[in-house]
Amino acid sequence: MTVLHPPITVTIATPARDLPVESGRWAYEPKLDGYRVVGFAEQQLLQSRQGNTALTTRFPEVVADLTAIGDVVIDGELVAWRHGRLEFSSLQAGPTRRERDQIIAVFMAFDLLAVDNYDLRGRPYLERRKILGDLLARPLPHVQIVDQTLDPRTAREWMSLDWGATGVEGAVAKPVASRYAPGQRSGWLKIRTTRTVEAVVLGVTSPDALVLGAQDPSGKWWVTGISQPVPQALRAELAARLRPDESRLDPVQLPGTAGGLPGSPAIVYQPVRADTVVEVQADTAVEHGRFRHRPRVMRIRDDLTPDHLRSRG
DNA sequence: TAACGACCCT
DNA sequence: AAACCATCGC
DNA sequence: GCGATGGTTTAGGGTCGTTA
Repeated sequence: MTVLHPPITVTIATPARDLPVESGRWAYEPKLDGYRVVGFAEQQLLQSRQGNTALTTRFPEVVADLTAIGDVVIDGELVAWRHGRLEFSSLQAGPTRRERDQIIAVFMAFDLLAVDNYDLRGRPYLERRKILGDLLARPLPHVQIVDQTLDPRTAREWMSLDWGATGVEGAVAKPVASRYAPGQRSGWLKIRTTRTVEAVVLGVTSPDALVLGAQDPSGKWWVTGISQPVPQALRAELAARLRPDESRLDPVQLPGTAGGLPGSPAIVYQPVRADTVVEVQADTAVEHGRFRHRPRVMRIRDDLTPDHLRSRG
């Protein structure tokens, strides 16, 4: 029986802008787009970041492979393969739809927290990782090990848009000698791959975020996402530029609710004239033509109009 | 069978 | 998941 | 005065069991 039982508090990586490169101090892993999961082999449980074990019954094939490894507690990212890439939304499919749509769930392991009676969380990262590599030397269909490197040049490659298109969101840097600690205390850093994109402002939500949109070649509009709250320094400039849309003076409702929770308020925004282009910084998580994470508004592009964007594609 | 709320993930 | 805010420890 | 920490708010996407 292991010394660890759910729920345990997982390590959280702190967001950072650039890869740290002090020689010899850091190891790097690709940041995969999925669910954070801790797998308890002996107890046959999958624990989520919030501490729930409800995922266990949704991924029986992962639990079965995990059990085959032995009495281990493994931290990692649960991902879904479809059409040759990782697809976050496919993780929400149940076993039946996974079968029908040829979705393969894989638990990508990146840390070893316990083996048998030994709690390894106090051991240095590289030592835990070495034992994990030995245990997973033979890949299983539904449990595999995440790539790792000590070379920052390899980590930089993971931060390309090409990798982003396959479901790699960037890189995670981990101090080689650090112990596994709850929350942000382990010193892990996550560096997301980002790019700047232009978007048309279609509206404003009640706090301070922008509804972003684009046009297809035929001129039809769609909502590409909602931004982070607009930075203070930009608010006055934006307010002076945006004009109400006279044909739609009433608030418009978007599909869904805040937090996706039933009973939560609907997402409502005030439409504006679609004549303002902003530059936003977005990460690689794009699905169904929408930004899955809210982009950051960087500046107004006075030099561009929606027509420029449409003709440029 | 459809609608609804409870609960799950980021 | 990020931003924001209150609070705590130094 | 400042950083770490923890809770709340704002944004999405789903499955599943019960009930009407």
